[in-house]
Amino acid sequence: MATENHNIFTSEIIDALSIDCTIFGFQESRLKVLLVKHAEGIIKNQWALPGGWVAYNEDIHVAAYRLLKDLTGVKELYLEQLKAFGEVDRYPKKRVITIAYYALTRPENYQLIPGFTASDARWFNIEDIANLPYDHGQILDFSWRRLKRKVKYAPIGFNLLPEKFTLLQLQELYEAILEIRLDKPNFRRKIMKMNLLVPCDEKQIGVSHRAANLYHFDMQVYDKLTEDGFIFEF
Amino acid sequence: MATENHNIFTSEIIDALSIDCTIFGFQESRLKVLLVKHAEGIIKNQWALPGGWVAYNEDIHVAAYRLLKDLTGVKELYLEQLKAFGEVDRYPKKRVITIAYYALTRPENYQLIPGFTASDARWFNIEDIANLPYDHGQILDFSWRRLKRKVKYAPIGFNLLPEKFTLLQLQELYEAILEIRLDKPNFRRKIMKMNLLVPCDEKQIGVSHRAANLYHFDMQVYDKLTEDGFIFEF
DNA sequence: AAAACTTGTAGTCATGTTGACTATAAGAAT
DNA sequence: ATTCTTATAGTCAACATGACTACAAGTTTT
Repeated sequence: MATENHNIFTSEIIDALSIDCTIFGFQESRLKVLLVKHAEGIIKNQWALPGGWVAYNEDIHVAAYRLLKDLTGVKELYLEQLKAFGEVDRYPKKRVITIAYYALTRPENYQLIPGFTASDARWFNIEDIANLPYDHGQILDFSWRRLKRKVKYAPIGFNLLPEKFTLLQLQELYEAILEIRLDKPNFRRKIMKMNLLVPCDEKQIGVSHRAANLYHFDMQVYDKLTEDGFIFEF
Repeated sequence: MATENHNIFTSEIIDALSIDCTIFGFQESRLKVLLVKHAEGIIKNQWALPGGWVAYNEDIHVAAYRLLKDLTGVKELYLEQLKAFGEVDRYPKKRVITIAYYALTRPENYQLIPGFTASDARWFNIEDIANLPYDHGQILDFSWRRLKRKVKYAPIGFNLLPEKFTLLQLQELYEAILEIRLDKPNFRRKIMKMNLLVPCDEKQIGVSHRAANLYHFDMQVYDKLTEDGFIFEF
């Protein structure tokens, strides 16, 4: 088996297995993805999905959390496994199968702290991302497709919004994820019928037009919908 | 790293990585799953999901095909990866992460040929399956949940039917997968509106009642629906 | 041969959902 | 005061849905 120097848990990792993660965020009505600049290794100074090696005695889901925290400083997020990517030549020099995750978080809640083997961490507009190393482009595509599908039958998109938000923000979130345009009155009608949103007794502040009502989730309905699934077709 | 004897590609496999597969079939209006009886190893003589080790120079998808063919004799099927299961203690004695696949096939098209490390291979009614070893019960649950979700937005369920089939067979397939009952006329109306089915100029034979029309897929529409996705809500 | 039985297939109807659109409200900026 | 922007309410025709009824085309029973 080919070997190579890597400085994380050198003696303890599962040599042929890594984790890579697509972290989605939503800011200024755009869908964003968090990339890290590698500080060392084969792709030093290139932007790539955050990832790393799984320790021998570590649950893979735990490993994904650990890597994200160490590389980017992001701690609280919705994290879900996508699938394993295992083409023979996906990684140079040796055989490495990677388990891909995707995560949803709120960029404004965190200060990015590049750490470990990352010299920088930044949010990119998803449409601007090109030329990722290895098969990270493929992983990103797969992640986005999964997100597009998932927001239609689970209320997970809400993990990307601040706690209190307007209906337009919610609509723009769907528009950004699905790359479509929606009719405002119809969107309102549809989303309100689900009883998922509860109006706060608060309005937007600091906007130069009529202030919109702020809403938050009814967590009971949220949990129920998450469990039962629902269909949100446009 | 803990070691152990296994007699498949002993020197060439990725030690910590295996593949397990849930193969679905549909027979006598019931949803079935193919299990194999292990001929050796830790769970000798127990029924379990077919699976095995990935070779060092083998694409994981190719490995899944190979294992299914070797263990069960089943060659042509729809095969899709689910995800990796990687709890630390899921496998005794050493750390093994498994990549789970699920497959759809037509039981009547194949003779089961247990081979390799399997002494027997048989179709089981999915509701009758209990006490699978390792975390195979969890993998089976996950597979079924994925199948339930997937048949609602892709025409994949059709991989389980014979080439020519009646509308009732199709309806019973949905009923078996989703564990629901459907109204016959309404089901017809809905499925026919999709233009997915083309009537063969043939009727059922050998039935003791009015013979139903046989249908097959319009492969063009089938491919288009597979690509675009659709919603089949009941 | 007629009646009873089983499954297939067509159609009805009230209700609900959808998409496209109009209208008005509530502010801020000019 | 007028204009601009976004919020929010409501209308309407077209379509989809779920619950049924009715009838057709065969087999089996009597």
